[in-house]
Amino acid sequence: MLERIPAYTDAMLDETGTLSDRVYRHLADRLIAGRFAPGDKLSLRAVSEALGLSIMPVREAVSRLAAEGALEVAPKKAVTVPLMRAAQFRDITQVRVEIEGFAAALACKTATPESLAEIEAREREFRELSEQPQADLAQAVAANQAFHFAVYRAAGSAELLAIIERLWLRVGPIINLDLRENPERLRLGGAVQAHRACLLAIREGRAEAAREAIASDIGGASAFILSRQRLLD
Amino acid sequence: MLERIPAYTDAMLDETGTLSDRVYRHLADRLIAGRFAPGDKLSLRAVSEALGLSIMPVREAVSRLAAEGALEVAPKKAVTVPLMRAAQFRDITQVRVEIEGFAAALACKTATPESLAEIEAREREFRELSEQPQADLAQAVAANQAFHFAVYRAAGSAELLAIIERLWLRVGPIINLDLRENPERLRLGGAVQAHRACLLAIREGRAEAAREAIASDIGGASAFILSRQRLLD
DNA sequence: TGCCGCAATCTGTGATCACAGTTAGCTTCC
DNA sequence: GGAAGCTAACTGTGATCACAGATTGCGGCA
Repeated sequence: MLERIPAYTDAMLDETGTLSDRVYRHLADRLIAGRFAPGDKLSLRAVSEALGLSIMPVREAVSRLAAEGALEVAPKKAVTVPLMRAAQFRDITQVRVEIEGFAAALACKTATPESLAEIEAREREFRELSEQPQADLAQAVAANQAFHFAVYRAAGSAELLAIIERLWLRVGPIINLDLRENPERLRLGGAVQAHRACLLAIREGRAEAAREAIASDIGGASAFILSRQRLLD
Repeated sequence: MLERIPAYTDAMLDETGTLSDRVYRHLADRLIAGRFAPGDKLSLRAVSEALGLSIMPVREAVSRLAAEGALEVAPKKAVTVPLMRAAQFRDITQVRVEIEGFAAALACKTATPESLAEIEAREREFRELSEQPQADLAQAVAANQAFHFAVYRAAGSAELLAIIERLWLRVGPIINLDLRENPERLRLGGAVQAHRACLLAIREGRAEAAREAIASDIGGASAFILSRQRLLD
């Protein structure tokens, strides 16, 4: 089961696609899973050495991630995981509420028995992980991601999915850093409740309720982060 | 005045940023402005020669555009401007309606006198161009883009703007190809009316009306393209 | 005359090298 | 002992070369 959760796979191991593609997926997965903290530096040469490659594929991968705002690269300076100002975080949150809420609403109309079963399985996994007193944080983050993307995939829009993936690439490091510093947020159960509400809404085809459930999930986490986390400003 | 319209500037000429950045903007501008048709091939070496550079900056720029779906690059095959299936075009249209509609609604609440004046100026330019019997198509497309982005900029969300730019990168070639083949669409005035309705809505702060105006603009053009254009399938 | 096949050319991918600007640590001087 | 300045290591950027697979067009054969 664990193998299916992105945080526990390494894109470098599957031998499909070019080296650049694999490095891109490798870094993207680690960013979404929060394995990098905002402000972290990484060097093309260091990464390429760690991966046993020349710097070319790393260069291309980093350049793509930079184009999507997932990394920042200033000429002749080290590549960094972006720091985010509070205003920027509020902006991206508002956009996520709109877009991910729309995807959830769409999923109500397009969900198939298969995708619904997938959503239910992910909901259960996340709930069970959250209820454990000593939850593995990395695992919980991955399970949360798995639930959300099960919903978004059910919407059946490749365009929407790609946009949402890019958004998660940017907020991944922040959400994860916050959860690491405030693990009690998991036990408060806000996310579990929102997921449950979302699941029920999709099961019953109530689009507006699904949108609100996702909005409250995202909004709740963001409000918490804005209150606790020292973002820039 | 014309210098302000992106289609008539060349990102290669401004000397800010790295060569890769400039090539990226150069190609992105040309894609949005529809200077490439779907299915067009381009070669790294040809582009780099035309620009008087080595292929490295072109490579990075193309790689970023490919990551955003604006170009397609299969290993050892020529880079191509993506062909789009009708289903894919419908998908991207639905997403544009939602996201660009949201941006317009947001603009109603965040517009300043300055941004409103900018929107009004762009609306007038596009209207006057459309009313000419022999409208320059490329100019009209650029003016349409200028109006839309004046609205989206007024929404004050950098995140939203970046997402919308990526969407236009993908639909640019298709919309432009269609207009070239069916120039009469411009004279039918659907776009002019929708723009006017959007402008009035923003001026009066009617968010829902602004959203509907943008939705009808996008939806109208897409319906026309789907009926006339031979997309794949 | 038409079709098959080979070869020259063109494709992106990856590695390596050179370079200039940045950073950080050490030395030296006060 | 502390701070300033210099140097050495490290940064991404760009160019060039080598390679293998795809494409294309020409020539020969039927």
